Amino acid sequence: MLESLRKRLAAHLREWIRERFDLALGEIPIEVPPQVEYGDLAFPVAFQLARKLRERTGPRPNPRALAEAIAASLPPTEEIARVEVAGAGYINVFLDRARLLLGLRQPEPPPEPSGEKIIVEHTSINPNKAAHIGHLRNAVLGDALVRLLRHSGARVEVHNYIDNTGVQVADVIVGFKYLEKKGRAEIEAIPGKFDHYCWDLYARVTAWYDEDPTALALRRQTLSEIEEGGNPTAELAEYVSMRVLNAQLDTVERLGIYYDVLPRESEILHLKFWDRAFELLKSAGLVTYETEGKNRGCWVMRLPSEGENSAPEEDGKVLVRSDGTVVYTAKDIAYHLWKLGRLDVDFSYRPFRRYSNGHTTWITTTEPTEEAHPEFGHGSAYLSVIGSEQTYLQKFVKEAVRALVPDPRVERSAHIAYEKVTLTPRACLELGIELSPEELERQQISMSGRRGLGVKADDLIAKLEEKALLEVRARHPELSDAEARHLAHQIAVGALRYFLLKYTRTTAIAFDFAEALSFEGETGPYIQYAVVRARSIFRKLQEAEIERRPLGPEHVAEINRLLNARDDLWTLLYFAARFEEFVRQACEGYEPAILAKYAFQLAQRFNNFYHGYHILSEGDPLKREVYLAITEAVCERLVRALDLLGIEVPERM
RNA sequence: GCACCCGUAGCUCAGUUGGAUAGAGCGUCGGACUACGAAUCCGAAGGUCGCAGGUUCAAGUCCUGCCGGGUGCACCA
Repeated sequence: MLESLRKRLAAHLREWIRERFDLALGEIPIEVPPQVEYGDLAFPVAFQLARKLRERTGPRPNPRALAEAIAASLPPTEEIARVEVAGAGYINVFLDRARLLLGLRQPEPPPEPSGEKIIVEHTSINPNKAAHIGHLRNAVLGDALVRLLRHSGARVEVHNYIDNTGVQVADVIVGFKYLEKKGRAEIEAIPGKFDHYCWDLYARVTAWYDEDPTALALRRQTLSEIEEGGNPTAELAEYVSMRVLNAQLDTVERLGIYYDVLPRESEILHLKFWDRAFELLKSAGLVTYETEGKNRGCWVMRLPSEGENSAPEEDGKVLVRSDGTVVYTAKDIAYHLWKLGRLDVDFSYRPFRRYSNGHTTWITTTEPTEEAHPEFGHGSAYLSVIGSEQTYLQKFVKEAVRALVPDPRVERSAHIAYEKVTLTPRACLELGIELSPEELERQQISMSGRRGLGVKADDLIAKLEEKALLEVRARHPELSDAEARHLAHQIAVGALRYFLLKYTRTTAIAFDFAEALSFEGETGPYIQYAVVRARSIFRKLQEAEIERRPLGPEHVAEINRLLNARDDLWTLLYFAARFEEFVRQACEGYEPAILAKYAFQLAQRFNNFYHGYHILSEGDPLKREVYLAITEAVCERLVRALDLLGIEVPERM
């Protein structure tokens, strides 16, 4: 309801200024004043207007006088108590506190379906090793975006791109075949977490290459066997990569993350996606065949020069190597063209995993299958959650797509870049990883799958669950083992997801065990706990059979007497009411951290209220009802915010 | 060398398209459990917003230069 009020006020001001001054302002900025004394909404529009008028007519009008005139133009409505002009020309709007409280109890209207289908690609871990916390940041970020977009009314299709033909997979195969000399049957018999096994093997293979560079020949040979297909090596690679993929999906399932479809690079290759994209690029004149220079024999794409003075010597990006094979960026261009339905080829699909919640994840295949599948692709836009180190390459991909898909869908598509999770030297020591003297000097150390250097996602989740279980058992010894574990799991996921989402995307997370394992302070469990306590008030209320006195419009004057005297109650209520505003900001900026911070602050303010007011023992029925209404409004928004972050609220904590 | 990201309290980070007195968490010190759950709350100490200019009624926020850190600039992905 606040969002619609803001829209109405902004529209009114724009219209009024347009009529009065014949001036078209773009966005009307709306602020929330820093102090409750300044009101609830502030319009600094008079400053902006004064400036525009000076530009046009010369003398600068007094912003204060303009503000007075603008303020007087606002039509009176039930929701607004009064309007004041303050300072040099702020227009401050004071809301009717009781009306807002009553209005908050109405459920928000569901967003209108936009009819758009947004394709979100995230996770995309090479299927040759276990996921580490850096991969988890990607998955958790992507999943939160999916939830936010769905909340705002979009249809979302979730992709997890599987690079099953790259060198990383080849490296593990080299490890099995030549380092361990294992046959297919032995590999299949490896027990336990297969992705963890491959994690170690991958690191050993990398170390082997360093020791004996001649072993690199095995990698080349293995890679070409995999790309060729139809031989035992390719079959082994298929087995290994799919088994690792399943293990990775087990890991993210622990966090409640699912995908609609798993497009595989092998199908991009075998189903001629690239051939088709290549034709389009060639006929659009975007790629050129180099006949001399260092890229001789390659097909190269150059970014369209942005100005006439850009360097003519740009190297461009090789898309097709001189041996005719295709680089990753080229395959990505083909994939993205397919996402927008621009390639007139399609994958075949088969179900890959069916989950107990009824969800089915499909995977691409070369052979058509009988089973009917949903329509994939043909998106209205795509979002790719990919590390910011790939920004340069993603620019090439977007430019290529932009040149071949001449419609606004490309402009709404984006590379969602995020910084990596790095390890502090202390975290490395705790992991038992040996560092070189110069690494010890550094503030942060990058995780590296090649070196086997990193915190495995499963291990961190296990540690969190273990710690949460101890806390739950200490507080609720009466619970069964299954119940206690369920609660511990929800708390662990809350801690982990919040930890990964509280940082903005541009911040490199310096991973620290103590911080990641904390359940106190700015953490997921802190917010969960606030909800659990709020809910227990309502449980106690029912048990005590206290008679309720429903609030209605007839109480407006009374409620206002209370709320106008108590700014602390009002600021809590008002902050809860601003939920949709923060959701919108998080959605528009693809920045779940905005919502995470909001949820924490709301929980913090609620805890403050909780300590200052004893609700159940309040003797005045009207006051008690107001306290309960505030608690309900806060609780409901906390639950929804957590849900958008992928965090559940435990029954007890 | 060029491009992108970052530099805010001892540490880790927020700071909404430029707005009114720069905020949290952790850590430190001191307090609050015979009332709705202490995974909580209250209080204190802690800041030349990397440096220097510029634009503006208004700059942590925008522009330029410099310093410091990260990432990328492959016929890897």
